[in-house]
Amino acid sequence: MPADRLSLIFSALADPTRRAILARLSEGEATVNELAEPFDISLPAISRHLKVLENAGLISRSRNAQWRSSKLEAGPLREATEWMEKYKRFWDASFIRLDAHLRKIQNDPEDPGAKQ
Amino acid sequence: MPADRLSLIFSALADPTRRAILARLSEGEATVNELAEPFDISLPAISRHLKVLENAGLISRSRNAQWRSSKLEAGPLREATEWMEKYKRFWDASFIRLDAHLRKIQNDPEDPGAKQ
DNA sequence: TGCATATTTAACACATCAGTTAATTAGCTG
DNA sequence: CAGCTAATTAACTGATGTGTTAAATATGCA
Repeated sequence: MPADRLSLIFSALADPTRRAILARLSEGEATVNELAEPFDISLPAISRHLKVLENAGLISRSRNAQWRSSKLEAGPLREATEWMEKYKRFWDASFIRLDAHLRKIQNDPEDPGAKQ
Repeated sequence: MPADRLSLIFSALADPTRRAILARLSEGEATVNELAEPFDISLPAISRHLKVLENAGLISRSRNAQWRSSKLEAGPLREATEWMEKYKRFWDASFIRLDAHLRKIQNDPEDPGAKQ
């Protein structure tokens, strides 16, 4: 049971339809029907995707007459990015080269540059 | 069915146990038993979490005698971060202020600052 | 070979997810 | 109010996810 925020965020992002909805919302607010238009799935399905996004805090919703407008809220994306950035040093090539260099100059036996 | 890379990555990250495993691996390679130690779940469960992480490309594995060592591979995290960064302008407050300012000085009718 | 250790696979249970269609709620308008 | 449009909820289905225990596999060693 993913009660924690990050799990909610990541699992909301794990669905391609939901990511497409977010992409659409990055161009501006939209109603449920507008959001549903590009997809080949039913309106209730879209409605539930929106609920998932809302529960994750990725969108907020407002009512205007019978239309419910969705708006992108990027705070959770920032949260998720911050979590990932703890790992940035593992994909930063310059870090890796620096690391290899430091190991080399101190003759570290685990020097990954010493691969056979 | 999340066949696309990003879906695999995000759903791998959606589980707190798997995120904890990645955190552990950021301190160095580890065997299945070592990875399982902090958790209150069975070894087969851990084994399957590792398979999910491996399928997402988040770890690689090597065999050394009867031990299978897991190693963090951060490439997918970079991919995911890059996807999220398309939304960076939505969470960057200074961008929002700049955007409002630009709209205002050019009397854009859609000026969000003109909300009632 | 035969046992011990490390890990995976099999078989199962149960919960959640993503979709459907049908019915319902909400708000506008003639 | 009746009817229209927008959207959600209900009830159901099938697939997937996460856990279990028991059995199988892989490797090293006496």
